[in-house]
Amino acid sequence: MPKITQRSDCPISNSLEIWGDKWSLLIIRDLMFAHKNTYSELLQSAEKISTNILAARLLALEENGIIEKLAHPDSKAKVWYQLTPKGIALMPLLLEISLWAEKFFEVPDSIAAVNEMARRDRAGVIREKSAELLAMSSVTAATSTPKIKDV
Amino acid sequence: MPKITQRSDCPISNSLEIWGDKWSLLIIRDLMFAHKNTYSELLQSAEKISTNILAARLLALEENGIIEKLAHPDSKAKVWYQLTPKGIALMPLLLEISLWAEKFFEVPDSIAAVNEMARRDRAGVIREKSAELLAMSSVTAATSTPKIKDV
DNA sequence: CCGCATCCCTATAGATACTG
DNA sequence: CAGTATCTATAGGGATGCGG
Repeated sequence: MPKITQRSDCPISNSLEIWGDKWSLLIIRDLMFAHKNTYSELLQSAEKISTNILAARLLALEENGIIEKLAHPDSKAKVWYQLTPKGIALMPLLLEISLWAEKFFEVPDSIAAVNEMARRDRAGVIREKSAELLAMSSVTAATSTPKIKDV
Repeated sequence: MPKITQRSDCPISNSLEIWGDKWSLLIIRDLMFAHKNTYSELLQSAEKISTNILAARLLALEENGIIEKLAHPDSKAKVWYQLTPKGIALMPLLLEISLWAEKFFEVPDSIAAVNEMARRDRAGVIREKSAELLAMSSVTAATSTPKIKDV
């Protein structure tokens, strides 16, 4: 049940309602490529997101089915965030952003290497990395974390 | 000369600094696919952008080299906005958004048709449509519209 | 410690009315 | 037509609190 308010029936508009801000895709990036899965790890990205914003975005992404909250497999005190299939499906989009940016900005060598792989075998990169994320997902089981429903 | 303040050297972050909000990509969409090229046309999209936001976004997009302001070929009173090659290069991204959205939202038939074309011959669709936009660009000549530089 | 919630304050987004 | 001016609402930064 998406929490977005539809401005129109345009798919681009509806997508932007979910992740069209300066932070959501960075959180998704960290969950997707940086092997970050806890709140404190997500707090420590280079862009220095503040804690209230991170909390707000995680909630919104969860309500829109992009991520899910699970019990951390190792620590009872921690929470495990991971992408849902809907979130993993954003991978082509993130790769496309990275490819676009590389044409007009300087990018770190590590990222340029991934871009080069994507240019060579785009479908393959997406398939493998998606499978990897899906495999990780199956290790943990969903908690009964209460979700805020529409009032 | 990009007006963005770099939060990091991540290409995704830097991209979001330019068009990571709820409106910029919709303006780009209208310039790219809806054959809109004037301020008043851009004002009339289904999502009902307000005039100050449109003005602010157009300025930011211009400062970041995504669009350019030209003299309208037909009317002295009008302004002609169009995508630069840098802006046209965002087309794969917009298509990818549309394809993602179609998996999870209902989309209008007209858009589903374009998506189907993109799935069948992605590179071809991008090549043809980009060429069309570039061809349109060459008809007009740049005005001497003063651009705001860094103070 | 971990994962937030809350408060305070500032900056930016956004709606509406108006103008050269 | 193509924007400003004005005002209000929300986003966001930073510090701190607080239950588990």
